Amino acid sequence: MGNNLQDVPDIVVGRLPIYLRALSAMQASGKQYTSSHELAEWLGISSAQIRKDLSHFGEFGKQGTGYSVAGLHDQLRHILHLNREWPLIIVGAGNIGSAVASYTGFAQRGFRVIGAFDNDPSKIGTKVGPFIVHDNREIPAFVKENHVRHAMIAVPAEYAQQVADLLVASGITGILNYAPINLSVPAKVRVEYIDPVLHLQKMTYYFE
Amino acid sequence: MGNNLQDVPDIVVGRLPIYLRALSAMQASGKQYTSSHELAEWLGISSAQIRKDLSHFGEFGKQGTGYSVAGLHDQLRHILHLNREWPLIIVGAGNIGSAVASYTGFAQRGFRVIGAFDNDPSKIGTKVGPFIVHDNREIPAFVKENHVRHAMIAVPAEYAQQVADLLVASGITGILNYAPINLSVPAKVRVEYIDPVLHLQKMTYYFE
DNA sequence: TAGATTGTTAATCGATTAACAATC
DNA sequence: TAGATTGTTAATCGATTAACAATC
Repeated sequence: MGNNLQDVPDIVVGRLPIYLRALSAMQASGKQYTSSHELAEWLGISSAQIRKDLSHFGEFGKQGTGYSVAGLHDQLRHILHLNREWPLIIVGAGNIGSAVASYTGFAQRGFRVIGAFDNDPSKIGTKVGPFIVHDNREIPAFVKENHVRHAMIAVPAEYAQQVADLLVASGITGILNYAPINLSVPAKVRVEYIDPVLHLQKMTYYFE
Repeated sequence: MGNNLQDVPDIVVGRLPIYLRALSAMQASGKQYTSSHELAEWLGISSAQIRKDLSHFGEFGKQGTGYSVAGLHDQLRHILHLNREWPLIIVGAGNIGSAVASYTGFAQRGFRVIGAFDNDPSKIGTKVGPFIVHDNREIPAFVKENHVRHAMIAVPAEYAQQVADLLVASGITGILNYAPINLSVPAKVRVEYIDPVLHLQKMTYYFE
C-alpha cells in the first residue's frame, strides 16, 4: 500500500540505505532470515519503526518467519534504484577529492566514479586514484556525454557555490557537498552534506 | 531559560554547529548584525525554529536589531565547548585516514589531530599528512597521556568494531566512524557516522 | 516615533510507538 | 498446534510553526 513517491516521508527514505547496509552485512555473514526485532536491535531503533517504514513500499515479510535477508535486500535495492550503476564525478583534487576518487567502496553499492576535475593548472593532468584530473571547463560536455546525474564537491568552501552553479548548469541533479558551506541550488537539485567537524562539534556539547 | 543539558533535544544540539558555521561565514564577509530571518533564508529553515532553538540556551538577540554576528558566534562556541582545542586521533591510515590526517579544516573549528594509528606493519612508521603512523597497540597509552576524548575510525568495515572496542577501553568517549557499519558501544560513548554512499543512495530514490 | 525583530506561547503537524488481529 | 512475527491502527510523543506582546 502507498507506493506513491510523494507519500513517503524523506526521513523514511533516509533510513532505507541504512537497512540495506545492515542486510548486506547479514548476507555477508551467511544469515538467511531476519526479523524487524533483530534489525532493530542491530541498528538501535525500534522494530515498529522498521515495519512501519517498510510498509510504505509493500509487504516483504512473513508472519512467524520474518524477512528473507536476500529478498528484502533485493527489494530495497530496487526501491532505491540501485539495481544499476550510477556514474559519479568528483570536483576538487585535493586531499578529500583524492581519497574519494580512490575509495573502492562505491562499486558494490551502486555507484562508480568516472571522472575527476579541478581548476588548478598544477593539478590538471595529474592522477588521483585511477583518474587523470581534467579541467573544470570540461565538466559540461563530460556530464552530457556520460549522462552523469551525481557529483561530489570537494573544493575549498569559497569555490563551492560556483562549482555547484557549474554542475547544475551542466545537468547534475544530485550533489554531495564536502565543502563546509550551505549551497543554494534550484529545488529540483538534491544536495547532501558531509562535514566531519559538525559531527565532532555536536559531540563536544555533551563533553565536560 | 532552560540551561539544563537534559532539556535540550538532541536534534536542536545538532543544529547549533550549523548555525555556528553560517555565522563564521557571515563574520568572514564582514557582516555585523543578522536576524533569525536572514539566517533562516541562508540555511533553508524557518526563522521560528532558529529563535526557538536559541531560546533553549538564553536570550542572545535584541528586538528590532537581531543578533550581533560576532556575539552570537561566541555564545555558540561557548555552548558547544569550542572555546578550547580538542585533541583527536585517527585510526586507519588508508585513503580516508590519510585525507583526514591532512585536512586543515579542523584547527579553526576547535579540533586538532594529534596522532595517527594503524595495525598494518607496512603502514606503521610511514607518514600520513604530518604524522608518523603508530601501531594500534600504542593507542591506550597515547589516549591517556594526551587526554584524548575523540577518535575517528577509518579502517575497513570488518575491523571497525574491534577498533571501537579498543578505543572505548582506552577512554575515548566520542567516535566519528567512517567505516560503513554500525558500531556497538556503551551508552556513555557517543558515535557519529559518515558514509557518503548512504547520502548517494538516498538521492537515487528520487531519480528517474 | 515607526518599523523591525525578538522570545514565547499555543496550535499544528508529523513521526514514533504500543498493541494486536491475522497468519505463517 | 503453539510460538513467533508481520502489517496496521490508534495513541502518544515530540518537533515545527504561526502568531503576537514586548521592546529595541
